[in-house]
Amino acid sequence: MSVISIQLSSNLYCKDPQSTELGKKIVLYSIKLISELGFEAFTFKKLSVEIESTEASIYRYFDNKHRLLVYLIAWYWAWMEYKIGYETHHLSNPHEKLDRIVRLITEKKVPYDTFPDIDEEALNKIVIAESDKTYLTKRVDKDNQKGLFKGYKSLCDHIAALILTINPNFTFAHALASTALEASNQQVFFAEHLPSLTELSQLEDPYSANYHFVKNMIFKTIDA
Amino acid sequence: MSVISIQLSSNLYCKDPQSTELGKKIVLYSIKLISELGFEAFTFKKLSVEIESTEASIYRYFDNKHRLLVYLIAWYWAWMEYKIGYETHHLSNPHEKLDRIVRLITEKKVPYDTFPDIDEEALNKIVIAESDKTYLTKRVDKDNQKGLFKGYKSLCDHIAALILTINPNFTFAHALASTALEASNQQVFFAEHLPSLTELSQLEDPYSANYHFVKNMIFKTIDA
DNA sequence: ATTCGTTGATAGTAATACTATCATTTATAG
DNA sequence: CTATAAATGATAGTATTACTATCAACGAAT
Repeated sequence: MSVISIQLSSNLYCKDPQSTELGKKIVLYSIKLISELGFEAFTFKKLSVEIESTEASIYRYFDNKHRLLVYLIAWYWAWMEYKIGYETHHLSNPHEKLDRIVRLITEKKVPYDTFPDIDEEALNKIVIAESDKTYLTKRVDKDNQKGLFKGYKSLCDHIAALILTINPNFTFAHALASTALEASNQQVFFAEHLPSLTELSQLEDPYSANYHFVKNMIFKTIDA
Repeated sequence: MSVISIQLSSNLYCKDPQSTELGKKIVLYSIKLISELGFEAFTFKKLSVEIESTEASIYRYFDNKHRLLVYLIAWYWAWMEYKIGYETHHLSNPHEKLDRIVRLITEKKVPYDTFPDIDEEALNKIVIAESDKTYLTKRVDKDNQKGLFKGYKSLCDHIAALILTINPNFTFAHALASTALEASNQQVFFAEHLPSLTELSQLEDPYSANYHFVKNMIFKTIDA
């Protein structure tokens, strides 16, 4: 039983999957299936077989599989914001804060006891391989208006604000923040599948290398 | 009639679309349709109606729509390599070369007379919104083995080599190159659809702002 | 005049992405 | 403990997608 839970905007679902057993099962097994099959090959039919339910029941929670993906990604970023708050609130130095955030974002995600319903490692795999697909669609403007990307944008804001504390004259705080967030995930994907696009795979610990790469890029760029 | 043409690996198609009229029409109108409808809503059926041909005929050129997308993106990067070679070969200073490359990659693409069959502006829109989907699939390793991403990797290599000429001690030349390439396109997408993730949309000329952002990020990061 | 390569026409299939309806089970409140 | 509502299951059906297969027609080269 988890003491805390990640509360998400009701626009992210039809019926709150955290409110019922079936809902939790949908989330749990969709993470498993999407990380195994990839988003394209994932279907509500396959999920319904896996959880021994029906397509119709799943549609009561999510309009379609794209919405389910958006929900999972939103959950991930809300979780990251929570972790970041928890692990940086005691730090007063913005430089240190930013450093810690970069570490949290780039570090390898291991199963976490706080949320027994969520396999954080599999979810991180989904974020790495599928999260760009949440906004790379023709619906992006509508989805954005509904606030479906609020979590990601707020994290980006958070980082941009820190950047501006460190160097108030830096013009591209948000651009750099979003670039760093995207790169953190992209580089892990490249290291595994397109290794000639990155040095990460050649280095002892790719996750630590990623941390150093992103940290170095941010701090050098803002001239801190 | 174009004097030059972009030659692409035969693994990118079943039958070379540049070898016939129908093939050229497929490429021409797929660029139009994908940029209008987005890749998900694009189908060979719709394309066959548009070009007054049949699905079966299109399948003779490309195994499926994913392969067609990979072909278009490969064409784009081959075209960029060509432009970069053309516009930098006379420069001897690596610093200047890299600067020019960043400008070429970030500048607004306008219809170009060299390739009457290609709407470079629409193709650039596709690159911005869809190119990540070429590799964010479960087939990525197979596709990579077939050399389908060679063009992108070679451009990344090219940039990384320049970075290392400028600073031979920089550890993450390829990582920075791929990050810069990805960011160049991503920031344009954000500026249009998720403007709170970037400053580009607030500035006079977003393309020029993008150029300054990426250039600044690269040169500061490598400590030049 | 024949043959080859290209395209068109047509048909068909399994899977996908839903929507709708109604029965059944489960929870909850009076 | 029963009535009622909410949640789920069972079933069916549809339009579209992503193909595959076959054969005819047409034009260009030999």
